[in-house]
Amino acid sequence: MKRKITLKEIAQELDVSVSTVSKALSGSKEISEDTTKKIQAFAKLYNYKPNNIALSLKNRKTKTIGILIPEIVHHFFSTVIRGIELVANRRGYNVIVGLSNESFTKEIINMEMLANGSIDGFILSISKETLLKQDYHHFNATINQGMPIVMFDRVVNEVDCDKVIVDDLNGSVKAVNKLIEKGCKNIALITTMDYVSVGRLRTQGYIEALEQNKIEANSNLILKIDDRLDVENHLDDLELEMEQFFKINTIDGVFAVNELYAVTAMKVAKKLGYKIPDDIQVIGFTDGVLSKHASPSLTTVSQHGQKIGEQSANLLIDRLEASNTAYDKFSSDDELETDYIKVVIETKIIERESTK
Amino acid sequence: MKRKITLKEIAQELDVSVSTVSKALSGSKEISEDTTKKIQAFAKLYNYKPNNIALSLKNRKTKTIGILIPEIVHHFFSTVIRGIELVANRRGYNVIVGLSNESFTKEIINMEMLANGSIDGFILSISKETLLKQDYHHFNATINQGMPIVMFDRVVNEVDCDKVIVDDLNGSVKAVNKLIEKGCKNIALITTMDYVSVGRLRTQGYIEALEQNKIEANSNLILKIDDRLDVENHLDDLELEMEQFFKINTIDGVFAVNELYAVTAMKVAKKLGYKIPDDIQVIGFTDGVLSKHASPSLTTVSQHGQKIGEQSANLLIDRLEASNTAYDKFSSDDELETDYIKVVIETKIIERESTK
DNA sequence: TTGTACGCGTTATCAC
DNA sequence: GTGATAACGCGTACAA
Repeated sequence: MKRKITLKEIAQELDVSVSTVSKALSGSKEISEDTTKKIQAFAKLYNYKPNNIALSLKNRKTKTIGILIPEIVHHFFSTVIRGIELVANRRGYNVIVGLSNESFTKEIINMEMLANGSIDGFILSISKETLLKQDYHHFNATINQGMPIVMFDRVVNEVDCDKVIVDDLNGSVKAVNKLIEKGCKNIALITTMDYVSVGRLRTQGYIEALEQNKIEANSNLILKIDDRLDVENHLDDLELEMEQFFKINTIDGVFAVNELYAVTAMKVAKKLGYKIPDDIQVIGFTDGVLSKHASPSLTTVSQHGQKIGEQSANLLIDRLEASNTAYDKFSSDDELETDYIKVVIETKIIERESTK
Repeated sequence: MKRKITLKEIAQELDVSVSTVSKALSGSKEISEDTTKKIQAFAKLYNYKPNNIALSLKNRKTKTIGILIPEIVHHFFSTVIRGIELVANRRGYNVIVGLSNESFTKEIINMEMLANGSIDGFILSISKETLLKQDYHHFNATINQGMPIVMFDRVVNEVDCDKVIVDDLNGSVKAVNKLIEKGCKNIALITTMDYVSVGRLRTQGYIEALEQNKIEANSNLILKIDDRLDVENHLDDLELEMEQFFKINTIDGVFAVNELYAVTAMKVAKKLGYKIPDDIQVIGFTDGVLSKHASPSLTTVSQHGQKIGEQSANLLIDRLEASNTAYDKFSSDDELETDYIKVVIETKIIERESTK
């Protein structure tokens, strides 16, 4: 096994100095054509590649982006990663992934692990527990250390950084309007507890849409589901809760804040004898695999996860590369009055079989 | 903004030498209690954390694992990542993710990017294009450089390394036996082209199960789907192909090598007026989200992606840490006659509504 | 045209 | 008990 070869070894072998080798390989014309050729040939033969770690140490940048998300087995998040990876790779960056598993502590541990030199900046979405605690000191601490952060989807005003979000409010308004347009009179909302910001915004959108159409919101038609515990293990509870909900209310339209709730609602409704979309029409937020293959397939508000990822990565890398050059110009700290950008990704309604 | 503080800065500030600081922080009792306390207090105050990159350079190990998979927006793969991340984190490793997007070239580029010092070892699953080309030189080259690889799921005999696979063959046999047991006489197989090894093995399992039961395999009942192109865009084609298939054959059982094929088959069958599971029973390989929420929900052969990830990570880290110590004992290359391990993860049939 | 010296941040070794 | 030095691998300003 031939271990990776280093500049020094090439230098010894060819009886020149390390810097000569370095220069020759970078094509510097300080070096004579002869030696350059000789060195390049040798390097190619032994498949020389500069050591990334040494470069990182020298340049004080790793060309690596840290992603920190609550969960990876989740269509939306994996789509975002795909988007990040796509542009990161195109722009010469690697991607390192940490999972908070919705835990405050794991989020902090992961951030500290990565912030100690392993990465140049973060792209992250806040864990539920952190949102509940409303403790954001670790984000601010990281930013204060000079490490840029881009937040997506689950963002928070208390942290000053670039953000990429979907127009949750607007998307919900559009969805509910669509249901009204299609003739629904009694539209139910199935949502999460308010501490998840996107849940709150989508709920707000529901209410605004009703107001716009002079329909009085009926609190009985709003089902708030507590998903603080692992949803997977509570599927039956979920169905039971929805079954109750459908039984005691008159409903001809459902807007659910995520795919799972929407699909489960359809399942329960069908079980109770309703026809979809004839008796009840359903729209869900999030466009995942379930929606596409459910029967009937589900009309959704598409979130464009990949686009979110791409935007986030571009934002982060732009800032990383801007700060390089800016740093040379002013070495003062004055240029800290940075204006942070908030990008809003438009949602789109994808009509399928669950609406008329 | 207070940038990260270094040993040197602490040393200057406290008017001691760098090495004193280093020792004090690592609790060496070479240093007097007084200075130790003083230094530790100062370090804590300024939140000193050693720079990972510098440590990596010095120790010649990064404590980082590279994952290279064909696709991340895929329930199975993201489950595997979750498993890897879980044990990696527990054992003090980070995880860096590369996506080949099923492309041979991107696989190579990604490997080269990561192999230059960024990681200590790979966990990967081979891209379809690579399997087609049967060109595995980049894997062997990496291994020869002394970087260990663990392959999972899509593995290949031509590369000598640790492997973690599911018992595709056995799992398929079990699935088809289950269908036979439940009374199916004409069992169809919906599979991929043979170049994907798991497709081939699952096909083989189908045939073996039939043989075990003295049923003659009928090649008309085998539908091989060419998914070389992006499946997403060919959903309609897929359905059309299956519709044809169902029309010209008598079928009362279906075994599909993946979730999508299984769910699509159910959809087509229902459309053609068949009742599931009364007229046709269906089992799919892979336990993903679709199966659980399809209606009727799908009986599957569960792959335990997370367990695969955990096993892979343990295998890799074991080898990484073994080679450390071994390297001190024999610095000779003789210990290269390593025996590689092949772990087989047992599958389990999860019965749901698509079988009687 | 080529080589020397230095620094990135750390730790281990050896000298004082 | 403390400090100086070397080394990990690289690039570059400067000296020869």
